Amino acid sequence: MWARWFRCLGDASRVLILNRLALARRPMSVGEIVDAVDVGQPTVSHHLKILAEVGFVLVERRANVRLYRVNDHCLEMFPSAAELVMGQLQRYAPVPTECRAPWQQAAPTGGDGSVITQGEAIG
Amino acid sequence: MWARWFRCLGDASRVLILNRLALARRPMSVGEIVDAVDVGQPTVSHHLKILAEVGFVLVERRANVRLYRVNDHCLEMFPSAAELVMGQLQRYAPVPTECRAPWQQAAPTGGDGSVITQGEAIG
DNA sequence: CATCAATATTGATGAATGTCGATAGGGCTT
DNA sequence: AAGCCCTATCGACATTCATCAATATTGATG
Repeated sequence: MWARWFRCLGDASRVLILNRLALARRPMSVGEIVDAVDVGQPTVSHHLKILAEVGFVLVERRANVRLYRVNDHCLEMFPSAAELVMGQLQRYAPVPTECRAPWQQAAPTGGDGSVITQGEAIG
Repeated sequence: MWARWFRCLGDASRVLILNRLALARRPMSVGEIVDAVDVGQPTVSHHLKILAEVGFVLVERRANVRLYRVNDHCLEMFPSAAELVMGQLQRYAPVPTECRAPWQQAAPTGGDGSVITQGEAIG
């Protein structure tokens, strides 16, 4: 789960897309993104799907066009994610609701709250 | 470069190793880590190598044993990394020296300091 | 209804990667 | 020196994944 979250940023094209999206500070259509990242349109769609599944971007369907934008609240998750992985933070610390993935909403499983189980680490 | 940094955390075994290492709060030998993560010793060595190359862990050779420990300063990099990717931070903001990867020491390449070029994103 | 534009999906392909067994290298101990 | 531990490296294998070309889908417009 954590690994999946990080692996989502482990691809150059996705980092690029995210950066372009953040710099634009406005929703962008797929076509605009395609023009900005030097890979084909199917590939961009593929990456956007992955980014959306993990929650890094949000989609809005408007007519023929699909507008993607960065989920700003995800920025706030990075310190928590880091400290959680590093075992220096209570688990399930409050984070913005929009940013909570399914596996973050589960109840604590016991322990001191910082041990990551094998199942939790796997994407 | 950024993608490589994140991809390093994009594997469940590596997240697990990092977590175990952080929880121990002391250097661990490879053997101890192997006992803690349910994959073979060669695989653990492989992952430790990757973690060390990116700078997440530090190594110390003591006699027969190799002691690995978390590079604590890397914790402080996460917020910067996130904001850089998201384009909301000046590039090359001061970070602890130990945590600087080669690509962080380069001089700014121009622009407003938040545009990630294709070359920079690639691992 | 036919057509066009924008986006998603499918299928295929080549590259990267995680894993293991086997082996090699280095440093103790007897 | 011989043997034993600990760790790294090598070779192989299966899997995942990024990418593209081609096609399907969806919505607007004539």
